[in-house]
Amino acid sequence: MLPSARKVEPFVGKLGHAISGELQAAQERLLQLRAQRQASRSEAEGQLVSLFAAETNGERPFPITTPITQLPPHLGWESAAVSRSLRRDNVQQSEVTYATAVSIETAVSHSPTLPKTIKLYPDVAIGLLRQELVAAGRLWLLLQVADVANCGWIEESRARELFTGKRGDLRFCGVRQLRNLLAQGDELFWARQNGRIWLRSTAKVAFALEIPQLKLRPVALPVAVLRQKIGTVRAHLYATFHSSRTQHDQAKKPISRETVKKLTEVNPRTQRRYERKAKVKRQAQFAIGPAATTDNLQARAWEQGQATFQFKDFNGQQGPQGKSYVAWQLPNSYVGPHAPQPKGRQKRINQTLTDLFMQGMTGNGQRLSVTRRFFDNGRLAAKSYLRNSEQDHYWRGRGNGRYQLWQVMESSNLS
DNA sequence: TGATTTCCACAGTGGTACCT
DNA sequence: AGGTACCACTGTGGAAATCA
Repeated sequence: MLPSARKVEPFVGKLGHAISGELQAAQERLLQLRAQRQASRSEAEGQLVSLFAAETNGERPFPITTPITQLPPHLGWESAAVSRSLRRDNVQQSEVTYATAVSIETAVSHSPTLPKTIKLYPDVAIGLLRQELVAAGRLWLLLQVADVANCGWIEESRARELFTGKRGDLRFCGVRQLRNLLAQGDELFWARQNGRIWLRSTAKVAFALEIPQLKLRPVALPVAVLRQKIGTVRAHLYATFHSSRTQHDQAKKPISRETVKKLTEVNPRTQRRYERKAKVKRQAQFAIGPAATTDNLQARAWEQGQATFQFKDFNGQQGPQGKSYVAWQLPNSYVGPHAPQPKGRQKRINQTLTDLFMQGMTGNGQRLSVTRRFFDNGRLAAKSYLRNSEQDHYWRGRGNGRYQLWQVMESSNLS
């Protein structure tokens, strides 16, 4: 167990005082609802995004298309098509199961089904990994899923049915383990009061996880993933980092394993394991330098150690066919398996976070400066190069499916 | 100042069984 | 419900060999 995991404890104590009780919680929730309502229109549009085809290696595949999530139940269900498709997906689920959960502000006729995905902020996901709170954190996420009515609490009995019951739609553990988890995450992820589990807000949880700000945009995590083995859950939590960074297939910026490690505290060795499990796509990148003369090769080799090799241009991508160039491998770029989500309440959560950290006086938001090395075109690269010629600058060149070639503007260290 | 794989060894934990 | 013990499995890092 890492020492950092233990640090969570004192925070829990502070939490109670830092926030003025249920009032603020309630208010927050109202704001959330309002914000969601506003965001919902745009959300509904960008929802259907492909996940990589799930292979059948014994793991449950998750749905290729992700139906609408996170919508307040009183929106959108007028659409017959949507409702129908949702129902079809979930035949067994009767309204009986949810009869208890429905009733906030607007008269909701019924809440249709559990969402198929959940909005997750990668910063939070990484925080869970870092603090070794994945087991309890997963329950927190599933509780959010179960809270269809978005009222902020779940009946404990219902939770037990859903999560442990034979027919439970979100079954993922036994009764016993559920108790353990509930005890484990008490006060941090939720608070229990007369038979109800009151969910803590994202902001408060982020605070407890020592996350100063949510920087990455949220992604859609399939609920099905949350019901799989803890290792798979871990892998996906990690993968949200990459999913969040891949906006369009254009902007696949390379990032080195070392940088990923700095940002996530996941070691390269583990990164690969997670990526395999969560089906993060990787693409190798190569820099193409000058023609492969002995001098050039030596100069580069001197600078980079063993990393250089000769690239033979069979296809004539760079110039005459068959010509050789000095080449070296660059950091990979990645495409995560999760659909990006609108930022939604992110700004507001960050405001709350700032407040919380101010009150707690624990603002040790050490920022990692990562200087940029990769650019979409030569103009931008040159511009940056003028400011800092200490390091190589790369800009996007040709590429085929398997890898991407980059043009290089070599650092002035290289004589 | 790249990436990948495989093999090995170890510690810690998730989840359960069996108690009271 | 909760305490405790137990075990298989998971997560992890190092090293070495190799690739492009």
